[in-house]
Amino acid sequence: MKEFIRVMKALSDPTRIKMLKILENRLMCVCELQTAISVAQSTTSKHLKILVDAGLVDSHKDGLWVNYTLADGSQSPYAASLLGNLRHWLNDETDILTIIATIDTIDRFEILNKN
Amino acid sequence: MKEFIRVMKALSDPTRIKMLKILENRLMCVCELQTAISVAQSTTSKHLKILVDAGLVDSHKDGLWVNYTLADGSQSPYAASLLGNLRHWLNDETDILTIIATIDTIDRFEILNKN
DNA sequence: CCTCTATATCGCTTTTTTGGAATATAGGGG
DNA sequence: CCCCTATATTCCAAAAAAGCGATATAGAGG
Repeated sequence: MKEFIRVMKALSDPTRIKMLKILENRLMCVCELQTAISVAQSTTSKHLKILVDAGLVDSHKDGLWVNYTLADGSQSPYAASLLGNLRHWLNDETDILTIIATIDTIDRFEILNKN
Repeated sequence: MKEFIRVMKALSDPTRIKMLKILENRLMCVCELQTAISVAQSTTSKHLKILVDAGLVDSHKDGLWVNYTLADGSQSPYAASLLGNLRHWLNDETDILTIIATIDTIDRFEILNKN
């Protein structure tokens, strides 16, 4: 039950759903996701932790960066099933479309230069 | 997005999940559900409202009683899909099994006599 | 070793959610 | 009409979640 509730709670927040919809398109590091969804770095990091704990997202260190990807679903059947559904869901939402339209222009090295 | 979030939020609470798993077995009025899951009447009523608003549950008045059933899913594709999944999920949870084992003995007219 | 940078964690505040007692509402039966 | 009962709603208090700034950590590079 706890595992199920953890997945549902993770999916109950619009910011986290946006993150997942972005990661359907490509791998991102924290600073890229932060830019894409316009929230503070600490907030981005915390949301990602919730997604990882639910088995919805995987993280891989690459030097200083941490790359986040959609999970393969092996950690949780609930996560696996919902990730599958989510691919077909919310693709026409204005919110999501707007964000997805910008992700090709987001690059960690450019973000680096701006700070 | 709002509709999706509403469904996920509705599914993020153990008490509401128990209610849904009970309703997979049979129709119940508020006082029967209240007895089955052991919470206050106002709490039961409030949870049911959340489930109805998410399109997961339907209510039908019958005199003084209000009967609740699983929704047919026509109000929300998200609800429809999740209700389908839920039928296969959590059936081995001790929590749920214990409650399901008691529901045959719960009857609105008996509850009536006890109060 | 020292510094610089990307990310994680902490501390705090605001908002949301949950639960129950008390009250309001709606409908049945005398 | 009046009372009685099942459910809904309101009003609080307690707990959980979400946001951000500040700080800690880990690792790259001189």
